[in-house]
Amino acid sequence: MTLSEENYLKAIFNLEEQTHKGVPTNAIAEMMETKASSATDMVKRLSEKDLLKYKPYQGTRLTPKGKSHAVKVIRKHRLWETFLVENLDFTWDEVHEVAEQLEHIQSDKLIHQLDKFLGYPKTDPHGDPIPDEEGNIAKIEKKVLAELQQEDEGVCVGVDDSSSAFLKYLDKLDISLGNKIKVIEKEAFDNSMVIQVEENTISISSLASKNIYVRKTS
Amino acid sequence: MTLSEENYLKAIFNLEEQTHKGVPTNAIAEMMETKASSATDMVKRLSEKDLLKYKPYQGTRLTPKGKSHAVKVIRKHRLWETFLVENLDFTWDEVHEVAEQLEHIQSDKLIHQLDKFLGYPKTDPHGDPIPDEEGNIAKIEKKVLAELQQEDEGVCVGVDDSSSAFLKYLDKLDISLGNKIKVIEKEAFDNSMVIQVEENTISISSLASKNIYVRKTS
DNA sequence: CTTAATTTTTAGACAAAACTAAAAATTTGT
DNA sequence: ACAAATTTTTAGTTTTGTCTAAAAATTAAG
Repeated sequence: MTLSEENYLKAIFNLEEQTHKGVPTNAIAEMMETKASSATDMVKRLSEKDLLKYKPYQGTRLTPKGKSHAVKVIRKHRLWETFLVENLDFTWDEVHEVAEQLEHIQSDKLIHQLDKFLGYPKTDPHGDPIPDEEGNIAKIEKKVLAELQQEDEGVCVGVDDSSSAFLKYLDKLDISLGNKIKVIEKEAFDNSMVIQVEENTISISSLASKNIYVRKTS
Repeated sequence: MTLSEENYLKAIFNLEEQTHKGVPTNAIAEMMETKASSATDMVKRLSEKDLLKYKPYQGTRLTPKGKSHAVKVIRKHRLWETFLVENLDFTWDEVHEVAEQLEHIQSDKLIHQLDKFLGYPKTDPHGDPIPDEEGNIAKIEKKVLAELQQEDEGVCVGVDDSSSAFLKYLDKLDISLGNKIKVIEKEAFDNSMVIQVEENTISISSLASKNIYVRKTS
């Protein structure tokens, strides 16, 4: 399994997770930042290795074999991200590109021991679940921030509205993926909230809190 | 800098260290377990990138630029080996092939932080010095155990033959890095030795004692 | 339902890194 | 010194993964 093949597999896995439909060639090409012709070539190759099923013009779906391999790569990626943040003082926005490299290291013992070293973490620094050795991925019930009650805590795991305006607004409030969020106060009148994001205490509108996903941690 | 280029650079560096002469194409090919024609091709490419000087039939020598790059790879290799043994319970003989992969990860921050995490170790698990951030490699005055005289004492700092078979043999004798070793008796007849390793007194052959490095302490 | 727009595939090329087979240069033996 | 052995280089192919340009299939629009 080459590096490139693994990256395609991972991309296709993620796309299939989102739509639960056959993944169009164009979508793969876009995710891989390459051309559709290259994606076609790769899909053919992966198909010959029984890692996915593919019919021209009908999109592709991973076979169990392909899925299992993709999940292994994701497991490695998330364990490495955890190591980088927990032990090497990386911040959430720095880990990705290094983990993209580390996820391709081949050694079962390495990843088993790393998992042990980290204390068998359930989620990575972004709140995403870390698949176990058998490839099982825990479903994390992400909720919209608006649903949390006073005193509840969670980790920011994503946004619903991903418009530039909204993301810029979040940047300004210093809310980003992986941030710990605690509900200090909930205003019944207009559903606005006072929340604590890492160190800062801020107030956000109902509209905003409906567009932020969190994984509850307490 | 591709993975393959880095591996050639490292191989050439090691060969040049051994002989301090221009490295023949055949020697490179042998070390890389490839054919001479492939080595010629690569040497030409590295030469165009100013990483080495090369004149047909005269052997190659790394330029300062090439040497500096090779040393960085060696630094990464040895830091990772240290991490694997110290933190992930790898044994001497298991680290090499994983470190061969990890040494190619590109991230200055990663390696700086890893060094810090490990407490700025001076040597790797085989007793070889870890180059510092500027590329300086400490000279370690290590002797082969076979050179010690009766009553001499030393600390095990490495091995010459790092084959899995030899390392396993050492494990069985409970000889490992950092162990205190004292020469109890030297047999002139076959150059075998009776030595005391920490608590245990054992006998080892001439062949074995020639492959163990020690730092003399008395 | 036929034309237009879009998506996907094919065909042909290229670069990296390897190989085989053979030619050329160098070194060695007598 | 000159033939033989060795080392090194060329030349031509192969594989992986990419690209561009163009053809083919599918979908959408009037």
